[in-house]
Amino acid sequence: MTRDSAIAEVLLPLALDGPYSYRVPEGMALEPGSYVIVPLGPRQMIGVVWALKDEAGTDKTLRDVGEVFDMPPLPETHRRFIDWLSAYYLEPAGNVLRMVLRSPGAFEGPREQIAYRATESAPKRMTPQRARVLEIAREGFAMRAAELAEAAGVGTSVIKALAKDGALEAVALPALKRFPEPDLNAGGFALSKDQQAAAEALRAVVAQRQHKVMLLDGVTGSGKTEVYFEAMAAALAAGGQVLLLLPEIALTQPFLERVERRFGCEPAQWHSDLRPRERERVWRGVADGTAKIVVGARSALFLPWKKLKLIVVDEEHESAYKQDDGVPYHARDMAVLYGSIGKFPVVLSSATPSLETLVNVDRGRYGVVRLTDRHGRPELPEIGLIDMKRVTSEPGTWISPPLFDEVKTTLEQGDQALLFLNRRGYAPLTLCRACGHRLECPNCAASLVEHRFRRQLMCHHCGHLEPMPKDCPSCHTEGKMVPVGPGVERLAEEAAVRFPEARIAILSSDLSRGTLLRDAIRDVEEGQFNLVIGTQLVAKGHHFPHLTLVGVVDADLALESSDPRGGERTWALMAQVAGRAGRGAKPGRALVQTYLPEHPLMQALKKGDRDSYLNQEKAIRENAGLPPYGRLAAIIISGNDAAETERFARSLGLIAPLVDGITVLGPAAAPIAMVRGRHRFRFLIKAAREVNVQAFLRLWLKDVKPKGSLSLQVDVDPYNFL
DNA sequence: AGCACGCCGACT
DNA sequence: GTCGGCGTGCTC
Repeated sequence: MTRDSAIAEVLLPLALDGPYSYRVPEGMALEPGSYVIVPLGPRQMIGVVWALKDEAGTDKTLRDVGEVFDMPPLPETHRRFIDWLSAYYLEPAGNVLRMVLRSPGAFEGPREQIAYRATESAPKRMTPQRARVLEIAREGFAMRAAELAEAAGVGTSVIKALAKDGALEAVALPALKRFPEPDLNAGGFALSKDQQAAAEALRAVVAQRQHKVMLLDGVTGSGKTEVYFEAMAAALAAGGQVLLLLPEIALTQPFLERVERRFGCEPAQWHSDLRPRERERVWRGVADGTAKIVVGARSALFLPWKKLKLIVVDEEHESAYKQDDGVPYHARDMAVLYGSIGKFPVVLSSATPSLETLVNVDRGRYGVVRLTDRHGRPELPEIGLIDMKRVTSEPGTWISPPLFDEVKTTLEQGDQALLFLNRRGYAPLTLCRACGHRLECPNCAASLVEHRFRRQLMCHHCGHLEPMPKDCPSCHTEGKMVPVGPGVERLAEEAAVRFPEARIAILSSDLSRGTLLRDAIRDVEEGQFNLVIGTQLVAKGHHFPHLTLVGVVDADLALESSDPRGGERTWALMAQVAGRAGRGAKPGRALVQTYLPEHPLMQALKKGDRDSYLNQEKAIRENAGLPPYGRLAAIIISGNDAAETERFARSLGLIAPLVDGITVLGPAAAPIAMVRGRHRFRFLIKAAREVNVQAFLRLWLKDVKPKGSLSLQVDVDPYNFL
């Protein structure tokens, strides 16, 4: 009786437990990986065929698959990657698939597309909505109506009306530009002997066509980039695609130009603020294999790779590779996972490798290639410590006399100096001197940070803004609010007074909007400023050729927190910041202000002795059973009501299974006890390395259903594990 | 993620 | 008396 039809298990980009079953209509050719449209309740959805099976005594009447897309199916490797990632992070596979399908337009078919661009003529009437649309239309290329409407935050009717008025004109979009074929011999750089040997080692690994992780370990300026370019060339020569992962902040035009010089064509790039049309082009190019080189931020891992043969993770130690919202994955770890599933090598590159990676090298799981500075300089510039307990500074100043003298001398010699302070704003804390009241964010358990240039108080956790009050919100005494501690703005204020001749630039993420930051960096490079005051972001890869002195204003910030990764973070940051000095012809030096000069990390910095610091750090972690010597997971319980949230967390604690080799700590108030008005409690799960934490978590949480405003999030391998 | 259904406050 | 707020539950 029943027709011999097949059933398609379709994974949908939703937080569902698994794929849904649909009937395959007669004559429809499907294979695993096919992109399809299926009905779901009242609407149509794009999904991916996860499996096909014969009709087996199904009791339910199934709905039909609607349509198949005419594009290369999602390869098996990529589907297995999604399944693995989903299992590892205890995240519904559909949520992972959603990250793959995040390219509006990729499924809209090849029919001719209409786009709109601005004309010279103004519309008859101008409204705020219309103005926004026109502003966006003027600044770039033609966009489809839906994209333009989305970008301007208006409906498509506004676009239609503007077109009718003649303020927008319709043009047919040209076909997507094809990706050029890289020229592997376009721009060979002259490699040093060291680099040649390293490149040869990586090429040999690529030639094996097997999974293997290689650490490329070399200080800033040792030419790691040119070396991994050669590994990329080898993978491309073998007919594969290559992915070069960068922390988002490092994905800059100058970097892309280096890639272009080596391979003779602009690489495809992938990051969060790509234009929709370019996003579609890259997505399709990766799917059909024509995009050979992709330089991308972490989400590029999820592009539907056709024949990926190499991933390079640059700056592998960067904490920015850990995604914190949505699916909390670590891109470096997932790159390694992808390589093991796809059986291809992964290159991790860093001047300050993470402890995880170094321990994997020790264990023999990862290979390593080391590079030394080609100029024959020591690993780090000379680093001097300033013992802040022994110097006397004026109250309210942060530049100690020894640092002041050095900066003064440097500026007088016509060189540039950098003062590094990893704190945005004017002051991290504001107190009332009359009653001791501390200005806090109403939504988060955190101090409000004064931003004097913007004349506002800001919460660095939720973005909350409020004006600076004249009198104390608690005791209403006027004129007693005092800033406590320095931020870069306050440091700049001090510098302006004490170095009246200096041309000062402040570089912080507060001016990262648009071109402002890029212009500022260029101006520094060209020497228009001679004293740079900056946060974290000056540490990242910018070359300031005239910079010869780096002053670290407060090296103890991360060390003082109880997070065991504080040491690692401090080391990486200090090495990077110090590395900014002396990139040009003149040697550079760094001066580090610290209250903990006898701390092993500070001593190791002073001696430029990375290994002694690392050995000590490894010992601490091993004794504590912390990663990479043990496994860690966190469960965050959050809710609108503190008492209710805590009650739920405690009841969850009571049903934690008892398992050998696993310790459950908590619940305790999370490191930031309230964020965006939600109270947070946290469990930490510590496990031995050979224990399956995921199985434990699944067992524990299988019947747990947070009700109401309560929610539960699992974070496997949390980054901050205080 | 949508989009329904479902019970309690301010309006023509 | 209704419109509508968003809590919760389902979609093969």
